[in-house]
Amino acid sequence: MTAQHKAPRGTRDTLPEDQPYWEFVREAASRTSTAFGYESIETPVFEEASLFTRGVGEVTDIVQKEMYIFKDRGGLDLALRPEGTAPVCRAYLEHGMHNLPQPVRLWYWTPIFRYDRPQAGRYRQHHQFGAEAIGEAASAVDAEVIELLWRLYEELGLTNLTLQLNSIGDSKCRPKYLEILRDYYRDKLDNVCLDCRARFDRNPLRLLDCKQERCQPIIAGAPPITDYLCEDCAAHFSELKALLETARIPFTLSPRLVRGLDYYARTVFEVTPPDEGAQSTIGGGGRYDGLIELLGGRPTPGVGFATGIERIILKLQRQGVAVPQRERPQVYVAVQTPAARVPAFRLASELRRAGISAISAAGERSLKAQMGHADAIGATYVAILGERELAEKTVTLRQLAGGAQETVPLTDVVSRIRPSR
RNA sequence: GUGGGCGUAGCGUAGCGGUUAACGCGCCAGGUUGUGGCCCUGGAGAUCACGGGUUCAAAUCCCGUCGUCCACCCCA
Repeated sequence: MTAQHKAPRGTRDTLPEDQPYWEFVREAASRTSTAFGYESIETPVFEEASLFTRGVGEVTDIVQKEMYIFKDRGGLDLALRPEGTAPVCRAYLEHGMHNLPQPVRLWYWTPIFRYDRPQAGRYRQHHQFGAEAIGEAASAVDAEVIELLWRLYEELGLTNLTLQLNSIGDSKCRPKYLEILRDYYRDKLDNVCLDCRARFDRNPLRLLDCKQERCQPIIAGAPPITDYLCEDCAAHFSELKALLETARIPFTLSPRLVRGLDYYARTVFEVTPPDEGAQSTIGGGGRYDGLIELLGGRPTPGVGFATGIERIILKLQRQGVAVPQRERPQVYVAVQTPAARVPAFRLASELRRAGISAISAAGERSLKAQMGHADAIGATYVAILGERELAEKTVTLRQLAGGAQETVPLTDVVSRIRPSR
């Protein structure tokens, strides 16, 4: 019996045995967000494709080669969400959230789609938890979202993470820096990789991000952007660093950290685990002060992050973090005689009503097989209904773990399993 | 999108040119009279990823496709 269908490339099923990890992370994300005053938002899985081409940037990899785009039956150009920030900003505009107290603090947990080549920790459908604070430019909000992300990792028990921090300036100072960077590179293009030659024209900031061996010495000698920030950006950056120190969040300055999305301004950051591994970044974000305006709104600042759930779970598993066990039924109701079937079904039903999870035997299994089954599914108790019990209106309650068992009146079953409350 | 490794029952593996493809785990059943976990026995379950080729003969060799893993790219 070979399966005829498989989950599409780069997608996967989250099975019951995986769920404890998902629930653990989801619960921590929700709790941490709430602690920081963030409220949950959900946006559609697909959006107008132009939201991303415009918002994320035409020349980004996400837009150029990774978007799942399609026309619906009415001819609309749509895209499966390739990132979380642009949709939230769209919702902010669409619902007039500038009329709410600013900044508006939002968090989301959502599938993300990118047509990438899959690898461990890299999927075509993956999930991100993210938070956005829209409507306030102060560095305190940058510090706040970074602290939120960092607290989440702490809550989860992830260790040895590195927070990399940089400022890439704004529309005032970055163009000037890019000219300086180009000037620096101009006579070195012969010694640089092919990709970097393309970056020189298209997206010079990315030159700093190249991992090619041959480009490293050139990057090392490049002027760091942080030396060329305008006064406002420099002040914003140093305030942020001071606030992070106040919050005792350790960070590493990475003057070469740039990010793949066009909308970033000033603050950018990334969180990486100690592992080797290529796609090791587990979270990242930054400030996107121009984005709302780009999407047709009034100039509105914003800052946020996103973190990959699959990658978090991978780290949790690698670091051996214990998560709550998955829940098993408390009671398995077994029958010794066919006459007990209906009473067994009724007992299970009553237990559930009383808030005790229960399964009743189905099919024609022997009592012995039912016991084995109850054990295999991890039930805490087996409630046995046989001829004697039917006659006496009792049930034999057996605790699987120790094997202790007693016969109790049907009316006492609930209180026996859950003594008080 | 580029390069490389891998692809045998649900899972983990053995077999690497020659009769009905093996083992462990798991699943189902039995080991008499109402009871699990250990043990014993039996059973179900595999077009050996898919397609083509070489050969008297292919899971075993070759090619292609798909998937997966690793690196690049990019990112979460």
